[in-house]
Amino acid sequence: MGYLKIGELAQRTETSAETLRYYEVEGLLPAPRRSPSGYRLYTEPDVGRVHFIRRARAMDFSLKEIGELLSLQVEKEVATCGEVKSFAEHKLAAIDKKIVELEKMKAALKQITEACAGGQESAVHCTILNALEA
Amino acid sequence: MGYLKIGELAQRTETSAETLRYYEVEGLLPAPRRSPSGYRLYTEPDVGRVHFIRRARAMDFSLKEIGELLSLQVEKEVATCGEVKSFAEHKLAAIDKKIVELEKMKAALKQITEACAGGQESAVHCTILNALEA
DNA sequence: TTGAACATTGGAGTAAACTATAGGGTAACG
DNA sequence: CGTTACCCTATAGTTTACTCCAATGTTCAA
Repeated sequence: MGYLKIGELAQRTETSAETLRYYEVEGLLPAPRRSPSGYRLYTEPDVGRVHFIRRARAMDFSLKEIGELLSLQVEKEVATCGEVKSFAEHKLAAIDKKIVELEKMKAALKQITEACAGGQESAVHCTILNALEA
Repeated sequence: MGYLKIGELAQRTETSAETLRYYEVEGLLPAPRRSPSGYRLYTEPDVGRVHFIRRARAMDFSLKEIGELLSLQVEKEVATCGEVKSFAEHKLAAIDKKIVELEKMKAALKQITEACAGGQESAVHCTILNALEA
C-alpha cells in the first residue's frame, strides 16, 4: 500500500489529473508504476516532485527550465551546487528588473491621479505616456 | 520627411515589422498615414508609443491591459478628468498587486539562493533544490 | 448488481502573442 | 534596366501550458 492514484496525487498537490498526465508526457514526471488494470500508482517521492514543479512554476520558471532544474538534481555527480545557484540568481535578477519597471509605472500613474483634479474638465493632460516621459 | 517606414520603426524599437502590424490590428497602434504606394508612415510619437508597449510587455502586462493604459491618452476629448482618474486609480491598484506578488516571489527565491553555498560540490545537497521540494 | 465516481487513451480545443509564408507591388542603387 | 531590399495583404502555423472531450474500462459502496 501507500500508493496514490492520480486523483489522490492531484488533490495532495492542488493540481489536476490532466495536468499530472501532461507533466508525464513532457518528461517532468517519470512514468509511474501501473496497477494490473493500468492505473498510475504514485509514491511519496512523486508528491515531492510535483510540489517542486508547482513551486517553481509559481516563481515563473517555465516547464523547460524546471526540467533543467530537475535534471540537475538527477545528474548529481555532474551538476554542481553553483550551477543551480546561478540559475536561480538569473531568475532573481529578472524579477528585480520587473519590479523596478513596475515601480516606475506606478509612479507615473500616481502622478496622473494626483495631477488630476478629478473634475469635469477634459482629460487632455492625463496621459500615461506624458507622465512616463516626464 | 521625418516619417519612418515600418522597418525603421521596427529597428528603433527592437521589434519586428510583423509585430508592429499585429499591434495595429490589435488596436494598440493607431493606423498610420500611408504613402501613395500604401507604405505605413510613422512619426516620432509612434516611437514612444511602441517603446511604452514593449516596456509594459516586459513587465508581463497583457496587450489588453496595455491597451487600457494607453486609452488614458486616446480618449482626450471624450473622457473627463474624473473618469480618467478613477480608471488610473484602478490600474494603480492592479500594479500594486502585481508588485506585491513579485516581491513575494523575490523573497522566496532570495531566501533559497542566500542559503545556498553555491560551490563546486555536487548538487545533491543543494539547498535550493531541497527548498523547492520541501 | 448496479450505479456513481474514478481511471485510461487519443485527440481536439483554448488563449495569448507572436512568427512565417505566399504572392504580389515598390524603392533605391549602379 | 536590373536586382536587391523593402513593403503590402491575407492566411496559416507556432509556442506554452494547460483543459476538455469521447469512448471505454475499473473500483467500490449500498
